[in-house]
Amino acid sequence: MDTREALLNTAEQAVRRWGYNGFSYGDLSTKVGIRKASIHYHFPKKEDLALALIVRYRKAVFIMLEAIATQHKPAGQQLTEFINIYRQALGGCDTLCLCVALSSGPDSLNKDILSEITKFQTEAKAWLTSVFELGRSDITITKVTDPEKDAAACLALMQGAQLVARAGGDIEEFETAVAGLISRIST
Amino acid sequence: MDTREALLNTAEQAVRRWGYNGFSYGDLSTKVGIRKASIHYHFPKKEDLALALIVRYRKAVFIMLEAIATQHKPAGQQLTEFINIYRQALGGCDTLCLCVALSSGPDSLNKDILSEITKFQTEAKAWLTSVFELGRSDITITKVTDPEKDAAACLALMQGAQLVARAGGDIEEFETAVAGLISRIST
DNA sequence: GTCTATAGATTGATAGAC
DNA sequence: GTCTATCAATCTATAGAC
Repeated sequence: MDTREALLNTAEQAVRRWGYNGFSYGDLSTKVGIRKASIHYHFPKKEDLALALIVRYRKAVFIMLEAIATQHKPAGQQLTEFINIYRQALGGCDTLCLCVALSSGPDSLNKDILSEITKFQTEAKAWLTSVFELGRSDITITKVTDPEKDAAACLALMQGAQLVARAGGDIEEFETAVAGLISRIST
Repeated sequence: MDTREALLNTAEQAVRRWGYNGFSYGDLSTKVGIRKASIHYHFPKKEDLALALIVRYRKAVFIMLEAIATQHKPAGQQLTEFINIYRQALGGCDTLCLCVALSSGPDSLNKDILSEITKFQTEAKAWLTSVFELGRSDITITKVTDPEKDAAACLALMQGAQLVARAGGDIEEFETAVAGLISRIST
């Protein structure tokens, strides 16, 4: 397997469980089966690894969102699939969206990583805004007045619902929190 | 001043900025003006400090919520004040609700701290449920169908809005995310 | 209650051989 | 690309004097 890829995969799981400070080159070393020092060949500094992580994550998510958008399904269905992404990202309530996991202590992160997080959120809101606009015209999402605000609220709701469910260790808390949004989707 | 109190105050600010792993006894030592080892007299282990922190925080918040509730204002006004608590907790976009700050990497926290976070969220949702119930009858909050779900969504929204605003470094992102909720409050 | 001194572990990172 | 060896820094925590 590609070592670099394996490092990224292992690191991503760790960050999404324990945050940026919750994994070390020592951990990666054990789990990937490579010496600690060798990791520095692929990622000279830990921040390089974190940056590669968030860039890869952002691109992967937006490939999914692009795929959803280009199928030209009803807006309600697109929103459902968006919620599914966040639901699945929760795993067994032990992983967060990478973006949420890194958002917690941004002061300790460098400028590049922070701007990647911002970029992720900006793109997500733009995508959601289109969905809510469509939902208003194709009438598959109810109570849409300001798509931009709906988009911002939706993204915040997903992130918060993940946090709450994760802390409580119960995915039902995620479901309860998003139930109101889901009820606005008309089939 | 009371040393213990000073330690808690300083630690709380640090945790809300950088998370649980984002502060050390060394930091506290410098900022409070006491030697590192002396902190162990007040809080033998770091987890003892964290536990004291979240307990104190939870109690303080619920004294505020109790105060709001007992004034028997319209539900819409009570909800406004709830939102204000989270808005103010954001500070200049560099502090989170202690609960949000600690929720990010719960696997690294012990059982007691986790259960305090859960308790905080349970109490917050109970308080909010009452407010939405009242809002449905006194008609100061619109579109209330299931107060319990509204409460869960509201709490998640607050936490997520803090995260997004914090990452973006712009309090306007908080405002945009909560605008929809605020618009449901009828004056 | 606070101090000095120190232990013991872990961390991110580097140099240089292969 | 991966290894061994090592470094300097930082961290939580403890022992014992005052």
